[in-house]
Amino acid sequence: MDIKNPLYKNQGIHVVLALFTTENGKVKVFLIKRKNQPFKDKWILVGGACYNNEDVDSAMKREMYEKAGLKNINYRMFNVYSKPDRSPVCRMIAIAYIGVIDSSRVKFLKETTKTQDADWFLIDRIPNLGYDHQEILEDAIEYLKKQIFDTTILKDLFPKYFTLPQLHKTYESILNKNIDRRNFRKRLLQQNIIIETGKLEEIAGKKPSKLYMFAN
Amino acid sequence: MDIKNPLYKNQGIHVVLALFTTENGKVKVFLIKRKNQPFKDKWILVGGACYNNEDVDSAMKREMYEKAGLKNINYRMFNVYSKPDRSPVCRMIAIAYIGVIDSSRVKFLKETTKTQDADWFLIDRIPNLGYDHQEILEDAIEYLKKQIFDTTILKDLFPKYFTLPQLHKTYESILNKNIDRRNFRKRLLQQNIIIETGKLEEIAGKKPSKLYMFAN
DNA sequence: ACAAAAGTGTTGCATATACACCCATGG
DNA sequence: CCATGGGTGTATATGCAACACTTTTGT
Repeated sequence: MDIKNPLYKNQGIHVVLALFTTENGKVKVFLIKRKNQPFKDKWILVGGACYNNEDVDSAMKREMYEKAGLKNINYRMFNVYSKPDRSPVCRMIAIAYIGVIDSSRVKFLKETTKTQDADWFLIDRIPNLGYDHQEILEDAIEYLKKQIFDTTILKDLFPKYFTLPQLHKTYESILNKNIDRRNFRKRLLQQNIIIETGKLEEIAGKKPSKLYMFAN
Repeated sequence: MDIKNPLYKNQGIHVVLALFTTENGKVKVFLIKRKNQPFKDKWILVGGACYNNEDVDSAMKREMYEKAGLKNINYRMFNVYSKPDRSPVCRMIAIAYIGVIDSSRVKFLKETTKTQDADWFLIDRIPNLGYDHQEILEDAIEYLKKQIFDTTILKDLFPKYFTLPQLHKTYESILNKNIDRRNFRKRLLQQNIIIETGKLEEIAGKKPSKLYMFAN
């Protein structure tokens, strides 16, 4: 059935993903560069329309594949953006997601039908973003900081087995502050975020680290 | 500009509110009875379309006034529902809110252009609801239980000054379990949910209670 | 003086923080 | 044998849970 009431006709439901990784101990976010209007030649977070036959989670998955060639990304919704003028085209709300992956283990597309470029950006060197994506990105960073001690949100940032020093550096760079190594280990173990595997690192120039895995 | 792509044409953005109160120590939720199809004669949570010139918060406010005559309600978003078939009319997502008020201090409309009845229902005596509102309501109750010890979500359930025994009974009825009075007081004070006012209850058939107020 | 309801304080346990020393490996 | 980096344990402070007696007021 067609919606005719001009009060709520031509509304769009968009999904948008703040996808993070770390490289050399620095947090980066994945951005794409638009090919078309609006915001032609602007960098933005990956996103797009939710189709009528999809729920928003599925739309996010599809968009990620179409606009960046990335599959099997895990993410979680964290907010909704709905200012009437946030898109110049038509009324459009955004369901915002957050995800974290290991950039070295995925290959993304530099160009698609709708994008002319794509890349990882240091979060303190972000270009001017289109739409309200600046605000969404800031909120996502906030959210990420809150989640790392309560959830396994960083699960896909590491291989199945990883060492505690690796994880420790990552936490310090996300939170941008020093954390005591000993308390860090105890805290993550006790809250069942990570699990000891009994294995040891093989290659090492020093004492081999224990290998851990994420719970869940 | 008109959206023409059939993949994402005719999408609706709805807002929906799980509004709670307590009466005689029992938790109730506010429901309205629909006058028209779809779900004619069914009870549902208050909600409706978000217009093009509104953000979702404003839409929620307006809908609450139009469908129930209620103004100045505070609420917070807690989830999004987007299964493609959740509305039989067209593709429609719901931004879900939660709110808590004192039913004795507001007057609602029993009938409006779109509703034929409205009332407070005990949460363990809920009729079959239209749409997916059963699920939304269950999630809202979950959310409420999680929030009461961390936020002032119950602020509008009480007058400006209230006694601790009043609050205590309310918590017990929301959580559906007994809570130690002494620990309860200490916990809420320490977490800055409530503040001592120095005042005492005036009318009392026994030892007068201290009066507290919510923080924020 | 007693019944009814409100107030308060102490102890133990669990969780978080602060902090310093030992161990394994490679050169 | 030493430099590097990884592992561990203890002591203190803070937050939560369990628990019983005292105070005020009206009758």
